[in-house]
Amino acid sequence: MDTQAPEGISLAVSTVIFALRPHPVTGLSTLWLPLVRRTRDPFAGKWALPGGWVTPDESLSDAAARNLLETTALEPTYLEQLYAFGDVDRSPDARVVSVVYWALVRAEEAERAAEGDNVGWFPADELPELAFDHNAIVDYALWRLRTKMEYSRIALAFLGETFTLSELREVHEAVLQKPLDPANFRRQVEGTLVPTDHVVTGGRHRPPRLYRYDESIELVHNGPLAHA
Amino acid sequence: MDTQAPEGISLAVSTVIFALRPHPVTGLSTLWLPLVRRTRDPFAGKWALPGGWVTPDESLSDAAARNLLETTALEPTYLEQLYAFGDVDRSPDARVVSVVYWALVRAEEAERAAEGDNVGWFPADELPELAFDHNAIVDYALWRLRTKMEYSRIALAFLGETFTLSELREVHEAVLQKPLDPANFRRQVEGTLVPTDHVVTGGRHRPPRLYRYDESIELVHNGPLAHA
DNA sequence: GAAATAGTGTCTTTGAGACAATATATG
DNA sequence: CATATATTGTCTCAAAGACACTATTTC
Repeated sequence: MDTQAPEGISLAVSTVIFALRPHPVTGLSTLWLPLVRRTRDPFAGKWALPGGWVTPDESLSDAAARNLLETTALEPTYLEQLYAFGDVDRSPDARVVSVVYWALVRAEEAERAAEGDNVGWFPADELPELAFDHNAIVDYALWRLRTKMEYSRIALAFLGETFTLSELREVHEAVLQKPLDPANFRRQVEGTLVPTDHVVTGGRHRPPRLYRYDESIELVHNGPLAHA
Repeated sequence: MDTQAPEGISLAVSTVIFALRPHPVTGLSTLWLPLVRRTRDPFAGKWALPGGWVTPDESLSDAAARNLLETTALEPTYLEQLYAFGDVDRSPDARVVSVVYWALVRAEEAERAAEGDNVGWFPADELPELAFDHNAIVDYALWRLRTKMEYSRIALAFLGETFTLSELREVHEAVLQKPLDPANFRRQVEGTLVPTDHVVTGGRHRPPRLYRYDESIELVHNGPLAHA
């Protein structure tokens, strides 16, 4: 390995941010993500993933978190590296390697997100044609989220401090796009949660118990990579 | 996202290469990996993962494959991106982001690998202190390999065109470091393999059948990322 | 035939999933 | 009490694992 690194490659970070919102047609809870409208070429006018350059004094995950805050004003509850995309021709007239992260934000957090001319929210499965290779990147992020939902406790990142089992189940149903049996779902997750002394009254039915997540069990198992 | 990317960050690729060889003490098949001795500072004299800079005209995976061939003369049967490491202080006096790949090579291929003053093979679980954050990187690669071995057919990348079920089982045992029941193992993999008409004679026991891997089933499920 | 591994059969346990039944709130 | 969801109970099925048993080669 030579001492001199060749010039000519720019390093960027982008983030695929997921939040749950009601679908405009069906009303069911579904995955949405915020996109940023590009103001310059290439792909001026097109929607793209929020992102930016990495500065020399910040780590990759710091750069992702900073960009995310600057462009969408969002602070995610979960942030994980997705993949480094580095095909030669993925950006016209430039060589850009993008380290892409994916993030989950709570519904409340997503509410107060900046939405203006330059930021828009879209259902994750009904995206327009995006700039660069960003459609493919979102597809991969969706696959990772759905895969991980089946074997980890990542769903909790969409919820607040306490929640009912119905709320947790609805998160799973929204992400996996299929109904889950309430009885069986309960048994699968019950051991990983801590029941509180509170229930939610007000519905015209038996009030559900509130649960808290067990901090002694980590959300995801990323092996020796404890951080992000 | 600004038009100008800040300078000052170098982009490198490194690869964690795994091969199976007999353990020098126990004689059992175990994981080994080739390391390169550094000839310059920082960490001159230390062992490090093979790697180098990414040039503007090659993709990340191309860069990984090229570097691997140049430094160790190896051509892997499997190559997958592991993670992008980008902490600010991971390289002294420089800012280097490394996109790390991991690779599997067959025993025969590993045989003819360059081994000299600058390349050495080590048992994966008994490494010396490496340059940079490479010990942590190897730990993560080992975790990924072992995790993936349990739910994919990645073990086949260690073997040739045809193989016996014992050979396949030995690969699993070597990587997972635990004995597996031959009868149960057979049932788990049988459906994903194609039996040939040949058996291996010569041992002082019933000759085992040779199998071929079923090309219609992909080695690993990486979702929308078909390539590497 | 003895030894050694290949390969088959079977039993137990575990977890997922389908679905019935009971519990407890509101209106 | 009707309704709606919460919660519990039970049955079936499939996969994993332990382990006994049979098969076929070489020496």
